[in-house]
Amino acid sequence: MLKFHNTLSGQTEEFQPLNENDVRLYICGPTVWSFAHIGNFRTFTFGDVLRRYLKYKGYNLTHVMNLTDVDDRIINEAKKAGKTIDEFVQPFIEAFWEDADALGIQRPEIAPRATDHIPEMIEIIQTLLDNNHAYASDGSIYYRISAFPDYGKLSKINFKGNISGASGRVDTDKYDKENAQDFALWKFVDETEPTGWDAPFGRGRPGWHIECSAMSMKYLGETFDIHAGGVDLKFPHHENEIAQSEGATDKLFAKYWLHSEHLKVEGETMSKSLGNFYTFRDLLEKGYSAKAIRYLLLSVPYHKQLNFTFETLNGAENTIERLSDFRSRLEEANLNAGANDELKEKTRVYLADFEAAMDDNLNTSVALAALHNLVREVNSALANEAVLTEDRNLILETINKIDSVLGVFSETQQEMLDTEIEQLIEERQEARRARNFARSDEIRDLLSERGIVLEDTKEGVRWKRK
RNA sequence: GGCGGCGUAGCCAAGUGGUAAGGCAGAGGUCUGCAAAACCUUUAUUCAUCGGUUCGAUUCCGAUCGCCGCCUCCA
Repeated sequence: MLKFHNTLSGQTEEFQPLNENDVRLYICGPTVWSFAHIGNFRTFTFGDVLRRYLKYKGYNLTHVMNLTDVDDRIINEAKKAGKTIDEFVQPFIEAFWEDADALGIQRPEIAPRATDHIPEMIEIIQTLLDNNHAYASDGSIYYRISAFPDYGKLSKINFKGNISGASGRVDTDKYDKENAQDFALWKFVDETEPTGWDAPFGRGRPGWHIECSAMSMKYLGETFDIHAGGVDLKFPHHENEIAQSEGATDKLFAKYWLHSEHLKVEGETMSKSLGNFYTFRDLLEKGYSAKAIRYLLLSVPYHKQLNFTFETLNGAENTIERLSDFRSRLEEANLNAGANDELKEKTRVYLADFEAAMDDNLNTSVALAALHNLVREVNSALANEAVLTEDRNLILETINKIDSVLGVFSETQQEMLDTEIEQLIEERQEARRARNFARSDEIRDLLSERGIVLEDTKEGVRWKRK
């Protein structure tokens, strides 16, 4: 039974889709103004595992992830660069998908861009104006929080008595708003500014929150199953989405809200000023693999803070190598025909462990432990020649099932070696048979220089790339 | 000022009212001509500290110390 911790209720609840076997999922995507960092990718990797596990469970999934391609930062940066929004944003969109692909993050069914949905936003804003949930002030349109009594139901923020003590964080003087918490739906834009759209209520550009209301409801309907994103979006972004959407439709917006926690780097908040800020691309440049980064991001359940350290990342490199070595060794092994019932049964148990862990609010730590337990069990059996042909099929099938969710195995090495290298390996074997160890060691070193590691096993030589 | 989370072996960490998953590193072993690689075994009488509840607490309650986050743009 799949359970999620639902921020909306504050409880861990059994997951029950609104509509039988269909699941509609919305995840807040990136703001494409620069390269995404590893913290962003913790959230997107969580979203990917959520997506993959829902599919694993057999649900018919529609997953929408937006791209925010208009906000203050983008407008300013584009202006500075002398580019249109489109020109400025395009390379970062491409980079984002490239990074996501490398991390094994599956593409959502629909990935809409905010600037393609301005009419939908205008429509919602007009509805909110018509039903008194919004008002115009100084050309801009604001949401009237006092018209939405449920405001705060997601973040559970008590607005009485906390802001005033927040030491000047909110400047209560400069507003043209009825209430300090009212937020902009539409920001007035002068004719001289290039980035603006005409609306019945004046030329302007959308506020940050309205885009997600518009795109989620357009593709998923007024009420959908799951809305996910990073914790920092809980307030105000998600709270405001609820206010806008439910204010406009008078229907429940999303049934389940899932929030992923942030990561820390070496125990500290990741920030540019601390010098511990890394984009995904920074880590690739340092020589780390995307698989290891994915593994590390999955090693802690999404709802807990993860401490990202380079010691652990190095460890993750070793771990994923062990996993992939394991699979290719199992694929290649010469096995006796038959089945080992005990091993079969254990394999089933480990798969059940995996599913139970994932059912439990996507506990990827425990899910990975189940995988490792299976690997160790099979390795031992392999050493004792206790794995038989029929077991292999079941085990590989199980591994592939698990990996369809976790995505931590590397592709099986299919490449063929140069004939020159093959000949060298063969020559070394002959030298060893002739006990000419000087020559065989020479060849070993030569291959090592070329990045080939040899493994002398009982069954013969295996090789792999360093 | 208001609110939430965390503190478990060298590192990353899971977890539960009944005596500590998993990974990495370390140690030992198997294999090997020697290595390497690979594999196996092993590593916390103890879960920040101090009290309390309980037959029993790492797990519940209270206090203390430390860390992180939200209340503002932010994955």
